[in-house]
Amino acid sequence: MLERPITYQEIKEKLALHGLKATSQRLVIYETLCKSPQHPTAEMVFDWIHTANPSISLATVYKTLDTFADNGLVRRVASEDGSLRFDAHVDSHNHLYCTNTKEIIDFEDDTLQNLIQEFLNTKQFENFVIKDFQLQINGQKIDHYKTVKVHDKEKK
Amino acid sequence: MLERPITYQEIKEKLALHGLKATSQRLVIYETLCKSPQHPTAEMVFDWIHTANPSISLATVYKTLDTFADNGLVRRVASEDGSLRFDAHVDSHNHLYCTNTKEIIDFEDDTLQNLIQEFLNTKQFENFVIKDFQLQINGQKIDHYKTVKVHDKEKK
DNA sequence: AAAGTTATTTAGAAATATTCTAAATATGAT
DNA sequence: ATCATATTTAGAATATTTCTAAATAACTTT
Ligand SMILES: [Mn+2]
Ligand SMILES: [Mn+2]
Ligand SMILES: [Zn+2]
Ligand SMILES: [Zn+2]
Repeated sequence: MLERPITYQEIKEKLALHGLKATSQRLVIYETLCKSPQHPTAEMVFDWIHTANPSISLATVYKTLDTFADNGLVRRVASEDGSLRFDAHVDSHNHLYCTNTKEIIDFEDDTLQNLIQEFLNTKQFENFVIKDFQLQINGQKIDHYKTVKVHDKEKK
Repeated sequence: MLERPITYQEIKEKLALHGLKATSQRLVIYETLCKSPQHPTAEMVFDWIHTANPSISLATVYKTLDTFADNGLVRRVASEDGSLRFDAHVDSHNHLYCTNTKEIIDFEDDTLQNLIQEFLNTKQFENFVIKDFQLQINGQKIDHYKTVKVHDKEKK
């Protein structure tokens, strides 16, 4: 996650980089996704921005997120409940999925990334060109905790 | 994948094990899913069985697959195109996802499974109980090949 | 700075996908 | 054979996603 909120100027540059016009809708949608740790659906993004931006239509949110994903500006995240969700966090990372709350929780771990990447490097995929990968760890959040923390196990 | 086709008798036993009644619909749906390497959606299952079983309704297919999944008889497979798909293959394995054809291709590799499992064992998840995990490898199938083969890279 | 070119957005309709309802039926137990 | 109950059904109701064609706004060119 970004510590400092992203500026419109930065978003404009990102869009220009991909040859996308910097419309006000795109700025708002991208900014919203950056601020959200929720891995929201298109509908959720629409709901969040709607009060402050009543003129942005739902179809635009769908199309915009799709365009972003196709251009690598955001990432599609598949969810086991069958909903398509989005993530502004595009560098390779993994997710915990809570089957109770349907939350998707970021799980960043370079060691894990490298472990898998190195394994894949040893394999020859004959008819398949790998672009990226993501590990989905399914389970259940213990619901009276707000956050999920992970740390190394102490050695015995 | 099972070499020998599963029998109705075996499916009945599986259902009994979970306290589910062995209705003809369930037998047909489960058998169909076992035979399909496609990781189909509910709709696809419905289409496949419909000619031979015109009386099985779409709602039943949806509900049945859901019931199966909730009972661990089948597994839900998330797909990056946002569709919810099912897999009769419940033991832990991974998937290649072709962003072109939207195919989900099984990728079984015990070494990889163990690698990830052992990594997770070294981690302490404070507020999260892990049930299982799956790696989704995204990429593109080279389309004039029918199948995807994976083998170890020869050492240089 | 104005005009031109084109991508994007919009509202609403249309198309799809999923769930619900209440009556009918089938299953497994007694 | 009967009972109690889970399951299925058709169709309606919802929910989700995409499409359409007109209006608008962004960027380029002058
Ligand atoms: Mn869907
Ligand atoms: Mn849907
Ligand atoms: Zn994420
Ligand atoms: Zn599979």
